[in-house]
Amino acid sequence: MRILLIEDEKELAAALAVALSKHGIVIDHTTHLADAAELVRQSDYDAILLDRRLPDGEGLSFIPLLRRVGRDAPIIVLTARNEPMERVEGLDIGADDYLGKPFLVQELMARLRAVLRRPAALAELQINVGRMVVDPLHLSVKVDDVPLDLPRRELLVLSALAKRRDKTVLRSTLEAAVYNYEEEIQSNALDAHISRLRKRLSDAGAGVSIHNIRGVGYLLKEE
Amino acid sequence: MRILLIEDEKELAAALAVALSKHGIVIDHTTHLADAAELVRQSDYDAILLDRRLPDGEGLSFIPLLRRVGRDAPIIVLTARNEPMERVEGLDIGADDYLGKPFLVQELMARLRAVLRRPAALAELQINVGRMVVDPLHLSVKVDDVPLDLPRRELLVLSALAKRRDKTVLRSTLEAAVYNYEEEIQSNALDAHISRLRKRLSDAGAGVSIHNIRGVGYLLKEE
DNA sequence: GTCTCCGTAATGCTGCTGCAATTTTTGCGG
DNA sequence: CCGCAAAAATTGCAGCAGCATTACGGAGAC
Repeated sequence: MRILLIEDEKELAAALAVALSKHGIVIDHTTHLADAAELVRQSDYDAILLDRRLPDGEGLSFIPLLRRVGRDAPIIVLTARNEPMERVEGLDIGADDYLGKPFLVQELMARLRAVLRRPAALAELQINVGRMVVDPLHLSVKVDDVPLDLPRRELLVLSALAKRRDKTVLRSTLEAAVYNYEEEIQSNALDAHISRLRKRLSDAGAGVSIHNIRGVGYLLKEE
Repeated sequence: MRILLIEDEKELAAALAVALSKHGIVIDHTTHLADAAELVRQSDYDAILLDRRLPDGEGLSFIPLLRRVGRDAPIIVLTARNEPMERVEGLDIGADDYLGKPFLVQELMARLRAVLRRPAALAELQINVGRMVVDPLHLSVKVDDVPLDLPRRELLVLSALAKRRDKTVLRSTLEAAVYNYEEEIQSNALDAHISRLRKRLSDAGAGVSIHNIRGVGYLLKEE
């Protein structure tokens, strides 16, 4: 669990960091909106705790900014500005919850849990071929719902093929999917991977086959 | 938009009905939990407003009941019982928000909107794998219903794995789940955690195993 | 103090992976 | 239909990257 805390009161921040870390939460802390924007670009947080009064502006202004970048982590506003109408303002600008200072850490935790129970709907890209399901994002392959673990390079080849199922994938495309610039290859390493991959897939009864298009590349399809 | 209001104060209920209807919300109102259970069976509400003190019992008890039937409509508790620890209790039993009486209708509306913005599906509160139950939000693990206490970092690793059971979890994802920027790690700390975790799980007879996908990451599955 | 957690590093080992040699397949021209 | 050359498939092998395990010591909790 990874949380971004945007809060300029150092003591409160430190106390929260300690308290939340006991609950197994990893906190990144910053005091300025500008830094927060940068941090958010770099990693994907499970939740964001946001103060309103910050050295470089009103915390709430961060919310639309965040959403516009496509981040949907839940946001809890922590602030001394706790009049009912201020709460309405915060919630309507897009906060998921609003908690007035001072507060019990226990209540913050409970509100965090409440907000985290509802997962960000992330587009799950899964490719079904034959009896096989390939998930290139999670780098996982299942056959008949049982996980199949493949060596890294074979996994890369397979997922490159699966992304373009029933279409020819150029040999050069496959090489690019498996090797980066530094590691040039000399021999028929790719062919070898294909060969071993075929064997593993057929052993597992994946219900797919890898065809070769002579001089061009390969193609994955159901058998 | 259709909402179920479970509230025994007639005047408040009537006022709410009027207020919300101006926002185009349809309210079904009942004063008893028993009736509420019946109503929920019949229609699918977008949200539920729940009082705690009700003629036939504690309102909170309705929440697990509802979830068990597979309804995931967001629930906002409206109540005069507004001590911090009472709020914690309500949220942790599964409410999505908790609003003390008296309140402004505007704030209720704002909280409703906040809650309705969130994706509909509820995350699994608890993950069952093998003989083990993992609760990533509370960070607790049980084997055959007896609590198993694990060191914090091992717990974090385990819950990151459990959230994606049967899927590969990237090494980098695991690292991010356990460490923040300040605490970079140099060595094979993660490997060591995995190793110790394996031992503890097997000692406890958890009925799961952690597989390694060479060059990619790890994967938790039943054995 | 005593205990557990946790990062580090040393050790041993597994099996991935690149290579090359050999065999098989494919497409083409005679 | 056959023969040939180029492309692809297969497989053994050796090197080594990545992983598992464990011991040790520091740090912090109680």
